[in-house]
Amino acid sequence: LDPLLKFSCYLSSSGLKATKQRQLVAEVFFRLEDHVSAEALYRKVSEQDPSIGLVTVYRTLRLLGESGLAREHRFGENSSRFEPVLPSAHHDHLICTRCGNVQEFENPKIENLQEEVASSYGFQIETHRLELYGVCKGCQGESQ
Amino acid sequence: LDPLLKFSCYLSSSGLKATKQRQLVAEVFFRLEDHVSAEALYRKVSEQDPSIGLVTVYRTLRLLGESGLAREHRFGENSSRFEPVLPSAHHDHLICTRCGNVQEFENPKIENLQEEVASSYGFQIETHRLELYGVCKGCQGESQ
DNA sequence: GTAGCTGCAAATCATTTGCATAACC
DNA sequence: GGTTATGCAAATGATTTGCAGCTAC
Repeated sequence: LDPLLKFSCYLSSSGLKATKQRQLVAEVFFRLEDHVSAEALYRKVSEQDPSIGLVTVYRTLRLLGESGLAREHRFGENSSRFEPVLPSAHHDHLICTRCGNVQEFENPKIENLQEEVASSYGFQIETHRLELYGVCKGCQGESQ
Repeated sequence: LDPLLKFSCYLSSSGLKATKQRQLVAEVFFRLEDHVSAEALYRKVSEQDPSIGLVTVYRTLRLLGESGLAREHRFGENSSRFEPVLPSAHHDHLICTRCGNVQEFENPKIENLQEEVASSYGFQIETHRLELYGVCKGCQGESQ
């Protein structure tokens, strides 16, 4: 239920240690509930504890990924963004090209059609990503 | 019609020069008709003319992108892949996680649903990407 | 001829790794 | 107590940029 607890379980069951750095990074990560870059997360973590290094943030994000609690995305930027994986279903993304904001959505009809397409090629889907890039509601009124 | 011709037009209309390096890079790129990395394209180009540098390949790919004749993708790898943009409609990708092969497809029903979803959020789509990752037909028989 | 190119080497940028010290179990 | 982590600095890999000479128009 609590992702922090899950993370602790993952660490101990893997023979890894639950250090205070890892705990803080994970805590801040799950509290943000957003699509953050390693750098952005590092800045947030630094506010709480400036002694924690960027490298530790990277390493913790990798652990979170391995434990299935975080997912990595490449939204066309040169850096990756990470999002917490909630027990809910898979979802896709609306990405605003103006403000960079990310809105999640899910649509079962689209998923079904994806399966249809894949099987017509004899292809077996493991995962997918659907990203819609454009202008969000808030940015539409603005100049340019 | 001919992408090479379009590229020449783009260059001259932008006050840029149609050097033999650019021509060769573009020629090889369009002949491949695949999703290549800059590095892979560079290797192919080198077979024809080993004096052309990787940097020139990068710069030419950028020009091809700016002219609308190439599109850049990030398929979860750490390097970008580029594909020729044909006058045909937009398409999406099936990416095999075993052999790395990329199969294109298009599906208007999915596109329609995407528009539906977006407008329900007041979002205006500029572009999108849909990528299905999994095992292609050819790799399904193989071990592991 | 001159502005725009090329190739090299060096600079970036995001991310990873080596290593000596420090912290968990 | 010993293995595993941390943080720093340095390495990496992809991509970009500065610059002196080269080339198309």
